[in-house]
Amino acid sequence: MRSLNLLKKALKKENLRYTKQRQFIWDEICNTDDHRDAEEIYLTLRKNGLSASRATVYRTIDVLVKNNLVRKLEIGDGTARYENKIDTAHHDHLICVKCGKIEEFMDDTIENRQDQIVEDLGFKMIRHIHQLFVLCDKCQ
Amino acid sequence: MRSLNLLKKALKKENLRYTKQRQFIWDEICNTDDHRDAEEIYLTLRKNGLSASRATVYRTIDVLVKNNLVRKLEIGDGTARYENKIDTAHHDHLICVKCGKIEEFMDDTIENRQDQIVEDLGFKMIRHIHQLFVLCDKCQ
DNA sequence: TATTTTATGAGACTCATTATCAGTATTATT
DNA sequence: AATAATACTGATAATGAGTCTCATAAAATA
Repeated sequence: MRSLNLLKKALKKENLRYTKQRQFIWDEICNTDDHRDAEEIYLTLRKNGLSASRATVYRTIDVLVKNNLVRKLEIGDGTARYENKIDTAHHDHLICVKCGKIEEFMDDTIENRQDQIVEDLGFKMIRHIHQLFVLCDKCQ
Repeated sequence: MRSLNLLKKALKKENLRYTKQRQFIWDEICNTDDHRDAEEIYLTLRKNGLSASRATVYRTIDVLVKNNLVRKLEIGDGTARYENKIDTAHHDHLICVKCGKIEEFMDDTIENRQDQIVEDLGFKMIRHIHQLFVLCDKCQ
């Protein structure tokens, strides 16, 4: 199973132990393509009888984010969302300011221009955030 | 003085009173082109003997942001920064992940593509965030 | 000036996230 | 396998940016 190997590899790389809590959390994040916050992930685990403490959820997510298995998404409402990055190409986000729905977009022209801007300044790109806050079709 | 009129106009529009605290805060934000957080603005006022409480700083900034006099910038470190929007054209930000320096960029091609993406989906753009996290020239 | 309305400031409060630390599980060593 | 060493977990305390409350102060209105 792909995701299991990825988790074990990341833990090994970080000199961390493989535990069932960490597996539960990773599985739960892989289970959907949603953009959920730590509390939602914590409550879902709990509901399914696979509990891990809130602290462990946060700690594990940190490791997953650091190792590129999970993407952290901050849309400015004070709560971070997380989505798994397995088999998903890079993308940015459209967020409906009314219903909160989050969609994804990706545009090569934008990506290229971004890279060019950074290069022209003699900087080195580390990562980027690009969020379009919109009224979606259903909310207009 | 341009900024004074703008403040009074915004307050009038919002049915709010013109007070010296609000003037102090607005002046302080106009004084620099920095990207400062509320605490820095509060402490600077205090140091200059023009005190306004933290609560008033936050409340006033909200009004200024709502009325397009100030731009709120969230770079994901849990603290919002503010910059005045007077006489400054729209721009997005480059943030050095090492030294924290914030620079500005603007690219018409990117702006146009963004608009197109939103339009193609039948959405309506409200605002956007575009941040390039980099290692700046001095930090490499 | 008297009255009504709104703003201010001090500090309590919120809430997501992080830190602490005793107890437990895992891994390494004998 | 037993033991020692180390890392992990969970409960809860702490943190910190931002918001709320409410008594007092300032501004608008009569």
